[in-house]
Amino acid sequence: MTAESPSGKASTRSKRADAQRNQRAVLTAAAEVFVTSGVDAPIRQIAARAGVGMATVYRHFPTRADLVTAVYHHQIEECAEAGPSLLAGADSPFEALRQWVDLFVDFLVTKHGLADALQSDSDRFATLHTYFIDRLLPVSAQLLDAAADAGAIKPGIQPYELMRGIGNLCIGRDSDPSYDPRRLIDLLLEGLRRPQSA
Amino acid sequence: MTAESPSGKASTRSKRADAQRNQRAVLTAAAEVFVTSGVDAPIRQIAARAGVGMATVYRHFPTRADLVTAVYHHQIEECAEAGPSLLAGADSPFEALRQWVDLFVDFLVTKHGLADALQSDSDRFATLHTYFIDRLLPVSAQLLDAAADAGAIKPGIQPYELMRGIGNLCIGRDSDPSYDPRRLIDLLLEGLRRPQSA
DNA sequence: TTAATATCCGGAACGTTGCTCCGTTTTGTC
DNA sequence: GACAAAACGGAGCAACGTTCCGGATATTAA
Repeated sequence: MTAESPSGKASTRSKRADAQRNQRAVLTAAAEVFVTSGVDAPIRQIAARAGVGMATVYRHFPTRADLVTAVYHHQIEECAEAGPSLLAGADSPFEALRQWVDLFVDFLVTKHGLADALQSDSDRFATLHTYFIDRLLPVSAQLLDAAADAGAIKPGIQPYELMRGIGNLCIGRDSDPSYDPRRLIDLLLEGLRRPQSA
Repeated sequence: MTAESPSGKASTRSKRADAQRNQRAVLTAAAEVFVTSGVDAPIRQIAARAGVGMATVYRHFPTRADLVTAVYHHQIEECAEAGPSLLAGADSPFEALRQWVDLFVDFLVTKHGLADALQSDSDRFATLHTYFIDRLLPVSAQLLDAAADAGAIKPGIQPYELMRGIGNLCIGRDSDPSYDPRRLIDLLLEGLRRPQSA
């Protein structure tokens, strides 16, 4: 993303200055509101905090998923990029898989309602779901393949299933502090493991 | 004002006849609507189908969870009662656990949005969650204990975790036909299993 | 049967939220 | 400064949850 200065119409037709300013204000406000009210917070609230009208929010981010995606874009990328480097650095492919899953869970669990939104049956978050899949599924596939090649896990598990399962298990952690998704996810990974004997 | 039963009708003395009639109509309508629109269907829709006003629905079932609970009461009971009998009839405690989990998943998966509602972070369904826990958690605890006593599973897994995990994994199956929670739940159970060697 | 009253009913009404529409304002350019 | 395009803001509409209250109904007493 090249940040071109308003002076001089550079490569691409840049947006108007006020539009850019507002877009950033909305993004900042959304990030703040998401922390306190979750990704389901009313658009009105975000608009108010950003000091803009609701239409401005919708203009820059047509769907809620677009807004959420924009807010967390960076962290999703980080998670995606962590896959290959973990694979290169870990003691075993399975260990890399485990570590990556841990990263992914960390990400989901620290964003209020994000896991919930990801699997929401409403299609309000469809594009968010799609983005997650597009970006992270190949990473998980690579990790799974590596582990399978090393004979560490049973074959047959689909990357989508793994992502889905992890996402699902992270749902609702916000409202129930006694629930720790990690324990179950560990069990899931354990179930994935190929018995050393066989 | 006396709650004592005077003379006359024996069984149902408390409510007026029309109230009973309406309550049943609401229950029937809700059951029908849930099938097509899920447990999140608008109260208005249920009221309309029952041919009553909205206040009547709220009068008989103050919260949505009460309505859902009433509709599925029977099936929840069946699921609860299946636990001990499966334990008595199965080849092993672990097999009983597996079969019971299968029953539970069947139940969740065939009710649109029920799994979603169960773990919903909103407290609109809090009492439903409570009812499930009250009724089914002891059953799963019994099954887990039996399996643990037989040395078939690792110790340390909490019944609540199992219920929660299964419920979570069933979320969103409605909107994604390519997602089969059973495969992941099988993995979970597999991960629970104690290695035969150790 | 009729009258009295506790009970119950229905839908209007209010608050919240998602999303759109359109008159107005701002910005960039000449 | 003038002009057109771009962007803005909030009123407005629809859907939903939930409550309120005047009116209808069932039950009991006389």
